[in-house]
Amino acid sequence: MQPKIKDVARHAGVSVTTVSRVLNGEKYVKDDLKLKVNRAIQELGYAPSHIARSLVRNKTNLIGVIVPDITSFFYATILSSIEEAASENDYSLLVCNISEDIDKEYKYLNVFQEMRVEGIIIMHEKINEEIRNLIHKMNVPVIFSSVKPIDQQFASVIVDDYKAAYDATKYLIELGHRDIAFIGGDMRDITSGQNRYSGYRNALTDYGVKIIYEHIRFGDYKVRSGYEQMQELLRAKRRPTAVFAVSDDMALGAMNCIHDQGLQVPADISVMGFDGSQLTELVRPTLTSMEQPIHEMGRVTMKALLQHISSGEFLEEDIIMEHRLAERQSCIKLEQSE
Amino acid sequence: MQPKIKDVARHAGVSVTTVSRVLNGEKYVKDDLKLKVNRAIQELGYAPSHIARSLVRNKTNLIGVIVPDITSFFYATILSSIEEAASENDYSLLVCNISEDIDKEYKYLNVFQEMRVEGIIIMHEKINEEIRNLIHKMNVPVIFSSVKPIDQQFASVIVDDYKAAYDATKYLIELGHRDIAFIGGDMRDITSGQNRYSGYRNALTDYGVKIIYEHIRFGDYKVRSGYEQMQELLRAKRRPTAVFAVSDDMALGAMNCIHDQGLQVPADISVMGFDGSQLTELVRPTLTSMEQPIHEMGRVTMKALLQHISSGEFLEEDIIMEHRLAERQSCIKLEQSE
DNA sequence: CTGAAAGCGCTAACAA
DNA sequence: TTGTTAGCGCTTTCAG
Repeated sequence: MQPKIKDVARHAGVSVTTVSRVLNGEKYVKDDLKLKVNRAIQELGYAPSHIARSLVRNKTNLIGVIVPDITSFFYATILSSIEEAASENDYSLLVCNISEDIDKEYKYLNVFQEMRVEGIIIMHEKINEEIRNLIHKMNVPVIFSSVKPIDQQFASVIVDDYKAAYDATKYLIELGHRDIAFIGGDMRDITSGQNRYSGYRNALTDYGVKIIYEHIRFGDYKVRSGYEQMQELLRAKRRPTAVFAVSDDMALGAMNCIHDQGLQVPADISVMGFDGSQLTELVRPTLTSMEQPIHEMGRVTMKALLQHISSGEFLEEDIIMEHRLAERQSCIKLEQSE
Repeated sequence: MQPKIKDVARHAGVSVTTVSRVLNGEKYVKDDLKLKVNRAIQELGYAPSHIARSLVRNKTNLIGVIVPDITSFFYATILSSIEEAASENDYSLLVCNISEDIDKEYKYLNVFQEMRVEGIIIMHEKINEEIRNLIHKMNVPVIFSSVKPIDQQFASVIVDDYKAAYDATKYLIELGHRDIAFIGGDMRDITSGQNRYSGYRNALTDYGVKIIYEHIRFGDYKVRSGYEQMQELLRAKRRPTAVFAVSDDMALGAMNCIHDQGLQVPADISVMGFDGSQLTELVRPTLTSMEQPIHEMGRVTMKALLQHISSGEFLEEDIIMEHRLAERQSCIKLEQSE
């Protein structure tokens, strides 16, 4: 169907080797031949087969990416940043979106192996034993982006979750809040769940604020769970004056819940998010958030992975990105009227 | 590096042909050999090279997808639906995210050709002459999803934009609104811009509502432009009582603008969106929207494309999906107090 | 039922 | 400078 190198060669009246040479920009091809070949390529609309090239070069220029949920601002943004960096380096992305379906992850890792991707980026935190084994057997550079599964020896590109949560909590304390509720993330599969929780607790402790267990709840990083956990928090005997949710999505859920209960953000309750996704600017009031540099993180991840691929040197250490508190409208100084 | 079929054959003490046979689930292989081969595959962690297979089978199981902006709920949702359908049919996706960068589209189409993708899905409306030509030369099944570029002969999966906009406008009229502003989309590159505008105008005309040109503005489907156009609308001599924006993103921008000006949605101004993205449920007030079945559209697109691929029959006609008005909080009946 | 060998489209020695 | 040829890892006749 598609023209092949042989067709081009015949059309130009040269050997396939010559065509291959001009294709690969080698010197040692006389200009007139080069011209003829290029004309033939044009006329035939020839595009070299990546398949055949990969086979002989043993190089696919393919990166496999596993995203937990492409419809979330957070992951979508990182993905687009990864794609950008990949494209600049002449790599293409094989994207797998595993919404809830952990089997799909396994299946796709197999596809990745068959496709001989040169590297894999995982943004998913749910890694089970089976998957861990497969990854190891695959013997392909792997890097995690924005997540760090527990008990696993691959590098991650992440922020210092402990410190970020600590700083966020500290900020609320400095705003005068003492009843600071916490909506955390999963404590099992992912280190950030634990680290953010520790950061929250230690900040309270360090500043002499009493920890109220009734004010501590855990969700799954998604909007709905933020909403649900907030409902619970509003049932507490003592209503919190501020809520720190460890994802912008959960923070939005919390804001919506507060709104739906007839209360005001931030007048009645301040809300702090985590991530710094687009959401923060899209909602009203705008959401104060402990931001991760998500636009950068994708690029950094890709860069580290390509580095690993070309050098062959394992990336042992995590790459820690800077977090930054972005003040917006959803958190205010606590009125002393209380 | 990776084990090859030859290694498996040696390990199992059979010929490569036999290994190939069990790999492809052919009968005519004795059970004991089959067992040996499978064991060898296990022990070596062998995965057949998709590259080599593609070369000989002349089939890649790859689909190229071009998305204008992966960080938008609308496109992300369709993409995830496409991915789902692809995965179910053992196809993988090569994803290109062209944020603003039209050259990237051209570049990626070339990559797609080199990769010998079996089909291409385009969700981008900005198709220039160069790109149109390339697509034709590539001689690969192409289908547009959710957009229909003007002057192009490929099929699209879309809603009836004219009727959808007509129905949305009619709904506002029936709510008692007479000053219904319109924030349209691009009128040049894409048919929906024009069709939605016509639908709006004709609904007004049919119901005897005067068209106020000061109340008609055009954006680019994104949040920011909705905000900006709303600012202009609020400067109009006569303030509209309702706004119909032809994307949820622009509707959100409009809502935010209204909010930031100290006005209330829907008390002061009703806002109607278009698309039915997740956004509609995430904002407060929740957004009434003329919904496209975006979860379905991806699947339908993929299905039609695979149909085209396997049958070889060109898909000539557009596939029209049902639109549906989803009533939420952002539009209310106009008080007669006016 | 099983295996030997040709060939998919390309690159890379090796010759000329 | 150019061309011949041997694979890359697999499937698929064609024989046995």
